[in-house]
Amino acid sequence: MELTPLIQELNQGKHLANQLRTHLHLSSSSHAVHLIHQILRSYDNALLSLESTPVPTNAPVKNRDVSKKRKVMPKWSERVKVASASASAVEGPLHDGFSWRKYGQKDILGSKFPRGYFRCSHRFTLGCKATKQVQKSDTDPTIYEVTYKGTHTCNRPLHSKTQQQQHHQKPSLQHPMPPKQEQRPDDDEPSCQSFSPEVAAIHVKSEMFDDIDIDNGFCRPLRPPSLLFESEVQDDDQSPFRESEWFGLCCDFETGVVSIPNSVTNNICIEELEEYCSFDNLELFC
DNA sequence: CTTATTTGACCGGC
DNA sequence: GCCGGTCAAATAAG
Repeated sequence: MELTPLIQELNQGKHLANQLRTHLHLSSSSHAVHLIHQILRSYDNALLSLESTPVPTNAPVKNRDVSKKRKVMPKWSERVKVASASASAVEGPLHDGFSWRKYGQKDILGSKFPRGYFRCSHRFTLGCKATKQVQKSDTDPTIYEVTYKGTHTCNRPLHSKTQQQQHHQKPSLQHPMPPKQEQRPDDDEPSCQSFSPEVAAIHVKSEMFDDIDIDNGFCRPLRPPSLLFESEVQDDDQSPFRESEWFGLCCDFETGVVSIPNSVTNNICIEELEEYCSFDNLELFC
């Protein structure tokens, strides 16, 4: 499509801005860092707008879409590292704010660990078609690879009041948080939600956005934080970090890996992450 | 009793 | 025919 060079150009500009921010951060100019952040947000917003732009009807159609095959849902994956050894195969990586129900598990050829299949709990009540797959990494059992498919149309993230009533669910993949964190004394909408200290790193990788269903009323998938988003992220974690530390976060803008040192995870607010890692797109469109 | 999970069966794509 | 994904009955948990 014609927009691809434009998207690449924007990505390049964003990448350069990231580099500039790193330099500015080293000079401890908070105002400059803030300005860079605004620039990056503009890049993100522009990219989001482009990616949600409907393809013109006269655009060439991919061969595989000509048939009546079922629509391919937007899909992306995360790799979530769970530092705690207590995390077993049935426990999940990261509480992602939505309520999931497990509907299957399969042994995958060539993989040591089975893959769990989850769908949104509101599949039948609200017709939410979001699903996710969770599988332990073969190479590092502390890393869970989470693949999301489809968008949440239920508009009910777990931290809303309605979802918090589901605390009776037994701990499973959708409740990887330690019980102490689940039982917040404040049942109202939390203004500051802490990360689980078990989560040491989150790796978000886009896998496919070329079949976004524009017609279903949700032209944008529930996507990972845009700052962490790279369209062509290498799957290996061998590349060295290029670090930029904000509030203790180590953001590798090349690979999309955000490391959260355990010493600070208890003090990081979601809102701070939203502010500084463009998390705000996460639930805005679902 | 209600709801969630488990797990073998089934289905469709390749 | 193989394999990944989903279904649905059985089972477990609250």
